[in-house]
Amino acid sequence: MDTMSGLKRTNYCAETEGIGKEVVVGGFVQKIRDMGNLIFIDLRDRTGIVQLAFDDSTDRDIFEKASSCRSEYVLMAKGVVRERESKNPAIKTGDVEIDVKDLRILAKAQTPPFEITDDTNTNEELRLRYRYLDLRRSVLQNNLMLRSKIAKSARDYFHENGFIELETPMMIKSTPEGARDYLVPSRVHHGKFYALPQSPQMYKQLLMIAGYDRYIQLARCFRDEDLRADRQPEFTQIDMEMSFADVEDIIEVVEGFISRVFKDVLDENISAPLPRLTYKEAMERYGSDKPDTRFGMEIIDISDIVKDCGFGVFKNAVADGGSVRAIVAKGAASTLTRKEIDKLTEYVRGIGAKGLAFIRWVDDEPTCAFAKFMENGETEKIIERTGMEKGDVALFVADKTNVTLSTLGALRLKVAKQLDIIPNGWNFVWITEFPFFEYDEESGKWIAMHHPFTMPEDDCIQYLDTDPGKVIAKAYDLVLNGTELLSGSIRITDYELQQKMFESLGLSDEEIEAKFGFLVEAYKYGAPPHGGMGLGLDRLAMLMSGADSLRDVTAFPKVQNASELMSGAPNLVDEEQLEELAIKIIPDEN
RNA sequence: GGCCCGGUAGUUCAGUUGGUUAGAACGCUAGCCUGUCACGCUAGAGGUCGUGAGUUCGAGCCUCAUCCGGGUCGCCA
Repeated sequence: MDTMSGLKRTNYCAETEGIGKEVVVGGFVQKIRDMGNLIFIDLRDRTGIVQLAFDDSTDRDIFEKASSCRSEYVLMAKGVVRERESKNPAIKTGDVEIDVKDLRILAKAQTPPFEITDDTNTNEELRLRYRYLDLRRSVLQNNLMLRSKIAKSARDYFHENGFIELETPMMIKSTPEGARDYLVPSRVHHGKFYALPQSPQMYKQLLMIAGYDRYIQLARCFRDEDLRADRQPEFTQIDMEMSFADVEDIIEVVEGFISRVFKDVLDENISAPLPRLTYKEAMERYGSDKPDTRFGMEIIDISDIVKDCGFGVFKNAVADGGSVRAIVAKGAASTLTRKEIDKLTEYVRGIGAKGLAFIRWVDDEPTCAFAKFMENGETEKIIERTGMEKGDVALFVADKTNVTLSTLGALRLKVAKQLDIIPNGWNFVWITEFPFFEYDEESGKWIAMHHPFTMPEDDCIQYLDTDPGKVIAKAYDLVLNGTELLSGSIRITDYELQQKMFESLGLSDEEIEAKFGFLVEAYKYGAPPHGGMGLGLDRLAMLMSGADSLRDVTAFPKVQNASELMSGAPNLVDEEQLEELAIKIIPDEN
């Protein structure tokens, strides 16, 4: 094995240039093409590839060494840049090669369990077990470098706008509200636990009380909940809070950041102000509080047409206070066959709807199973209302309105994906005017949709006791292409109002004191009006890089059961460690 | 916790109605090759068919259980 003694890297591989210049490059062996008396080695680093050339003018020892190289060996090479005899337009450095004068094998490498290539289709499990090898692939390297650019852009933007970057603790008090906490046992305090933060929420509010009026942090957050493609248990938020700010002030700052980061990272122009929808509109039109607005297929209410019709399913849904609504898939009649619609029916049953009715218009006349119950021309009215034409399929759900909307919302996405009609683009939309409370059918209680420190709109505080359903929160989400990117709110700064909010949520004085005592106390000492937001850095990186999963923009991600395949975390620990922490493991029943 | 999909050489896959010695491509090893860049040519090694049990004269294929991975619903104030 060689050392790099006497060599200092002068160029990244893909930045090799200057015919006749002496350069030193370092990297991994991507590929060797050995012609006998002529050897080419593609050397790779995070910028790309450069070709090392060895021929009869090459020193014999160096030639032999080149010949002994294998995939993924770590090399450093010194040589002279020269023009290639035959160019390769496919790569950036395709016009040049390095006539190698000195070659060092800095590390040999076992044959990797899968080839390190851009277009790998090796299954993800194996790639995650050897994550450090997977991370050598340019796709992932580019994603992580893009992520780094986002982080830099965020710091630049917020620092330039007077924000102070502060760190809040990773080991904090557990407040079992919302998501489950990850717990960290205390050695010093037997039986007691720290929690890892789900967000720096309470601390950043305290920083406002402390007078740090513009705060920013790239904060690690932890939630012990099940994973999704766009949900990791450990993630990073661009966390922000500002004092003397109302909703419009926060939105203005965020829109400034969005424009900035898209310009910095992708050279895309996103012009503010970004579109807005109220929560109610979003639900009515898209059946979701995170609508994908890249395509139409909006939900159409036909309740008034069918409320007296002869089709029991429709009529009864309306009579029971629910509604009947539709989406129209344009030109889908050939794709959405009877069989496909049956699959969709099964799908909607799986997400809580009772069934799916449809009108499928293939030939001259539309096919519709429920038309025979319609005695007063309702079918024609429905066709007119939905605007459907020959070649289209209309899908109907009749249920309680929230079920109707959420089902059609999910169906809208599923059908659009199936028909492949979602165009590329950056479709942002603010969702505003969230309801403060959500009625929980099971417990029969009103529960907060956001955290309990969220400020209600000024003119609906009066309804707190009398009509909680009417209370609107000063909360806002920013949605990009159907993914919730950011969530935030204005906070309650009035001690009395905060107590009232806690009471409305059914918290006893003891509970308030035990969970939030320190925060409530702090608000007695003068808090400027403030609000803020947390923006999912991972999700932004995923969307900006075009990745399908957070795993593709996270260096060392967790898999669906929240374990990490490479290291094997979480793992069992020594008896001694447990004893010291006074923890006893109860064996699994099974 | 529920539902759906997947697991066969190192990798990606094929494997007919349950029937001989489980195949291909790439990769790997060795040899040849002076302009390759998906180099080419020749030869070779490489398999607990995820695991366990069952049915059968006989299981990669059928049944059950289980493990692992993915997607999703619940969950994520």
